[in-house]
Amino acid sequence: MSYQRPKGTADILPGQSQLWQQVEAIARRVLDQYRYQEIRTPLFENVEVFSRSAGDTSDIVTKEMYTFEDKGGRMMALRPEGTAGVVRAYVENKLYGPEFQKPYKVWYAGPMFRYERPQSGRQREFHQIGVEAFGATSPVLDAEVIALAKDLLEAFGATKLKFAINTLGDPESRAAYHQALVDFLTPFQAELSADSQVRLTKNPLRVLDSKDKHDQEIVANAPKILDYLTPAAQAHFDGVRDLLTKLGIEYVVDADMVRGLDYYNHTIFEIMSADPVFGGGYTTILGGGRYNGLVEELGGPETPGVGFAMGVERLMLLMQGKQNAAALPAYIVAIGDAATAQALELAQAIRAQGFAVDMDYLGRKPKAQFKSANKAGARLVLTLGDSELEAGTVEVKDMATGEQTSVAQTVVKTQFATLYQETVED
RNA sequence: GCGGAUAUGGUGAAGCGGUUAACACACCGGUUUGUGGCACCGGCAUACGUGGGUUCGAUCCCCACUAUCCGCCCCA
Repeated sequence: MSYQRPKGTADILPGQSQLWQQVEAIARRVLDQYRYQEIRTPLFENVEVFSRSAGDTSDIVTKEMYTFEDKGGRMMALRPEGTAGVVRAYVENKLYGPEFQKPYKVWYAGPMFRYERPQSGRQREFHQIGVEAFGATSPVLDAEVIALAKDLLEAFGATKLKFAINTLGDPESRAAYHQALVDFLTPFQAELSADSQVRLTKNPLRVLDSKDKHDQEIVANAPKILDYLTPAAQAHFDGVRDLLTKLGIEYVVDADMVRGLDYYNHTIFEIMSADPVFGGGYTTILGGGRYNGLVEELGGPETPGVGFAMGVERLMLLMQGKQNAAALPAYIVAIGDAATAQALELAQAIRAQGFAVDMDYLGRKPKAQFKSANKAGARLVLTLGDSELEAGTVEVKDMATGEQTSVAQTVVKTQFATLYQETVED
């Protein structure tokens, strides 16, 4: 019997995993500059954590969550996104307490699960790197979060980026707009696509995001949220826009942009890339926004928040081909059983001095071993045969120059660093 | 959930009713004694996704299933 991985999952093999490590290293470096600290939360939570936060009518909750009942009869769900769990942890651990500096800034990275049809840059188990900042309402934080997103993506080498922002306003703005939108769309109800008809009653804002052509024509004349903002909401949005301009971040305001999670309000944003790897159009690689009511929704005190998440798989597509194999300091060629045994001893001694070294374990001929050394990118090849065993030496060959010298084994065992340095420098 | 395409060895890829199922790459070995390249020679046998048909005969035709890839929806 043979098995295959579940649909929409991937094995990250050596080579690929190198790239992942690079991504994580870069992310850590940039996040540290912004004083974000890592938080790790469970891969599964009580299903309510997600349904309460993302919204009962959101597609993610209604048709994409991996839910299951545990042996204790509790309904659980694999996390479809990162924010809900972080907010839950924030509340549960009372991170809103006075002893914690505000804003409380954290980041996370890890797998998320959504039951969807896999395609390019989309999987059922996928990875996100995200940030959340709690406890500050200032538009300065919105702008900083967007600047952080930009820094991150540029550090990853992402090209052809496009920043789109919008505002959903505060609850008051939203309620007024909600009503205006329903009033506008209701006469067109019969003309709307089936999906949009459902959205009209459950979540009218989502109609704006419809990809149906006729829907788009109707929506084009719909009232805009920007016309229904309260003075406070308007001021916040203007503040964010001013700051982005000051920071030299080019963006467009997309008044029809809506997010898939219901918890957002005020600023929302998306960053897309038109890199050729995405085959033509713009693909969203990062999305986020402000969620001022979410902490309360999950049982905490009134606390504002902002954050974003980026899709690591999509990022990976961008980074393909930018990897270079690390050179191997040394490879030991051993001729004969006795020499092979001695080679392991040498290898261990070299490793103990902090260097990577490889050797042959198949008893192959010297020629084949050299071939492997060459393929592995070995800088030095140490050859060990009967005569060297007897003399207590080893032949050291610089693979770059082809020069070979005889060196005492004790030198290799105790001063490999010096040996390596000298040979490589010549 | 809907639509399209594809499934041949480690990889890429021919064949399209009867073949020893090409070829290339990779890998392994050899070309006389312990040295990376090239060349030449040789070896690479759980390879036609699974299950049903049609046929004297199916890798090749039909059906179903499964999987993969791409698109839609949605999203990161």
